[in-house]
Amino acid sequence: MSRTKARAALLGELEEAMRRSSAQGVLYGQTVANVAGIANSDLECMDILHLEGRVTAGRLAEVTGLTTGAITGVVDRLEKAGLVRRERDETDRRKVFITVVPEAAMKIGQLYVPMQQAMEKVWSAYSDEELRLLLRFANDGYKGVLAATSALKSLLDTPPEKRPDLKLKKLRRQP
Amino acid sequence: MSRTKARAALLGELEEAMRRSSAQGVLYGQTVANVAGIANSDLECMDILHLEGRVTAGRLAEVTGLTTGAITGVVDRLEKAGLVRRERDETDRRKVFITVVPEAAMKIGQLYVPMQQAMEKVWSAYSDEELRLLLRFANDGYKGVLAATSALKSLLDTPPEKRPDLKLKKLRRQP
DNA sequence: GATATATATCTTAGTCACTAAGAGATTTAG
DNA sequence: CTAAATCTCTTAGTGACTAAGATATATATC
Repeated sequence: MSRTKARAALLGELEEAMRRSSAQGVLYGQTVANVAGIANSDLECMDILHLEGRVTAGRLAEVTGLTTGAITGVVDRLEKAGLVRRERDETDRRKVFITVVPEAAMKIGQLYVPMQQAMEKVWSAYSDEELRLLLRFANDGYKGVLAATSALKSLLDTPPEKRPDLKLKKLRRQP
Repeated sequence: MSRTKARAALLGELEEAMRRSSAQGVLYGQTVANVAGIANSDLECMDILHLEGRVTAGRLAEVTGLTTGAITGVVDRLEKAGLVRRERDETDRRKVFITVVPEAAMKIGQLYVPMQQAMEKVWSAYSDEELRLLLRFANDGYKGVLAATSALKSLLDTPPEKRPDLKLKKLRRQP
C-alpha cells in the first residue's frame, strides 16, 4: 500500500470513527434530557448557560438556531422547573438575562457523571503529551466545524441556481 | 503548578473543548437537515443506513431510540422524498428492509462536503502518527460513550429511591 | 423634545414529529 | 392447529417549533 493510500485509508477510518462516536454522544445527550424530564433544546440551552454564564434570550436563539419565540418557551419551561431565572437588565430594560440556579443545575450536572467517569477512564490511558495533542485537535476541529457550518449556511443563502455544484431543488422543503 | 494539577487542568480544558466542538457538530447536522428539507431524525436514519447498509425498521427504532411508530413516519417521509425504498424480506414477510436510493442519497452526501473539506484542512496539519493517535482516541471514546450511555440508562431503570446518589424526583417528567 | 426607526422579547395560531396503545400480518412454539 | 411472540403500521393526542406580529424599550434624526 502506498504512503498516500495508507493516509487516505486512515482518514476514512478516522472520519467514520468520529461520526460514530459523535452520533453516540448525541444519543447520550438525548438520554440525559429524557432522565431530567426536559426537552432536548432545553438541555442544550443549559449547556450554553454553563459554558457562557449569564446570557440573554436573544443570544440563546442565536447560538441554538431557534427563533426567539421558541426560546421564550424554552426559558419558560426551564424557569418552571427551577433550573434558571430571568433577570431584566437594569441598563437596557428590553433585555432579559438568563442565569442558572446553581443548586438545581447541579442535579443536571450529576447526569453527566457516568460520561465523565467513562471519559476519565479513557483518558487515563493517555500521556500528558498525547492529551495535549487531543486538545489541540479538539480546538482545531471546533474551528473547522464552525467554518463548515457557516460555509453550508452561506450555501443555503445562495439562490439555488447560483450554487456551485449542488442541485437540491427537489429536496428543499416547500414553505 | 504540580504535575497532577497540570493534568487536571488539561483534562478540564479537553472536556470543554470536546463539548464545544461536539455541540457545534450537532448544529452542523441540523443545518444539513434544514437545507435538505428533511427532519433531524430523518437525517439521522440516513446516516445509520449509510453506516450499516440495509437495515430493518425495527433496527432503526432500536438505534435511534424512537418508537416503531415514529420510524414508520420517518421512512414514509424519506421514501416520499425518494431517498430510500422499502423492501419486504422474502424469508420473513413481517420484516421491512430499508435501503438507500444511491443517486438521491448522494445529493445529501454533498451537503457534507463543506465539513469534509474543513476536516481535511484540519487533518492536513497532522502527521500520520498523530492521526493514528486520534483514531485510537475516537475508537476508545466511542466505547466510553457507549458505556456511559448504558450506565445512564440503567440508572433510569433503577427506581429513584434506590439510585446511589442522584435525587431527581422533582425533575422527572410527570406521565 | 418629538418622531421615527431599530432592537429585544413575548404572544398567538397553526404545523409537524413524537409517544402510547393497540391493530394487522406473519412466524414460531407447544 | 392454536397460542404466543414478533414486526410493522395506524390512530389519537401532545408538545415543541415556526412565522408573523404585538409590546416595550432604546437610539437616531430632525
